[in-house]
Amino acid sequence: MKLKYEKPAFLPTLRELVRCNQAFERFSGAHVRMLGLTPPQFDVIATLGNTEGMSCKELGEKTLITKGTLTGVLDRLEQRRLIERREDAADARRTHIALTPAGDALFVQVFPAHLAHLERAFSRLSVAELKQLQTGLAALHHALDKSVAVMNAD
Amino acid sequence: MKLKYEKPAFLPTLRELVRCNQAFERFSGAHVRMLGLTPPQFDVIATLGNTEGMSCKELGEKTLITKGTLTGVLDRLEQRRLIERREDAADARRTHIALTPAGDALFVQVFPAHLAHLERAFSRLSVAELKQLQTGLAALHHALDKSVAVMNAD
DNA sequence: TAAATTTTGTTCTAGTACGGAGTATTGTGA
DNA sequence: TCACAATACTCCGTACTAGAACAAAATTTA
Repeated sequence: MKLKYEKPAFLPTLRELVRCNQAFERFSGAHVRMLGLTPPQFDVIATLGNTEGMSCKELGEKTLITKGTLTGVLDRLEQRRLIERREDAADARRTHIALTPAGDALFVQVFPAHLAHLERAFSRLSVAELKQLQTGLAALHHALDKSVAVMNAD
Repeated sequence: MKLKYEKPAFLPTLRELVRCNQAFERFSGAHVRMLGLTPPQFDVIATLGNTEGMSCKELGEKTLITKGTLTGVLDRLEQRRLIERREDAADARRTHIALTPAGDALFVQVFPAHLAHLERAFSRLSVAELKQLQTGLAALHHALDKSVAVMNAD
């Protein structure tokens, strides 16, 4: 006979979280690729849009792309002349990243189009559903962050 | 003057979804790596555990790993002698994937440990919260799937 | 049954992803 | 002011990812 443990109650929720994310990546990613960008590239363009530019560190924090990855993403965008790396006058450790005119033109074209695309899916939910989901996700993400903190303080 | 559009109402929800997933990957991934596996490798071991094995196709569907990726993940697990590839007697197109005794030993050790780890985070939410979140996520993921279907039927 | 099509798995390409080592620069405490 | 710690990046190695092209085998269809 095999030892049985209780099936934890959180598994269905976890499963939905993973599936939801997969579905979102598919839906959002497919559209972004049609626009000629990869998802991380789009994130960078979208974050730099309507700003004077920023450091790699700040850009990484906003897009949730880690430093090692960011270098490569920026390399490819720079090659396509959509962004520009400048040295920071005030702090020579920093690199200042900004959209080129071509990058800005792409941003203006692509960003509203992508929002409209996402709206097509999210408008299937009511405002109340969205709000409720947002609350639940926030609770979970705080629970996870707290647990990570506990784990690191071992 | 710049053209302003309404900030769509779904953006905060979307943001939470992304952050939640990030937090989960960090929390779950860190533990899995401590156990000596990458997250996809863990998924494969966990899926094969307590089974007679299965085809690549079935394994891919259960773990949500696409076939192209799966080949590489299986290569590395095979190198470590945790899984075994056998040709299927009935259908020569298929490869039958199963845990080796070493793989099974690892499964028995690692799977309950990881569930216990996850429980530490999820137990911060009430059963009611979990249930509500599950419902919201299911609604969103169906909305996304439906939109993907519409998109593909253009 | 022979040809057309579908299914299954591998290979290839381009692009992430992450942590750690290495480098340059800046800030700080004695 | 000088040693030393902190900061901002880049580069490297390993692994994962989707998607497209492929070969082999099985199934469908004419």
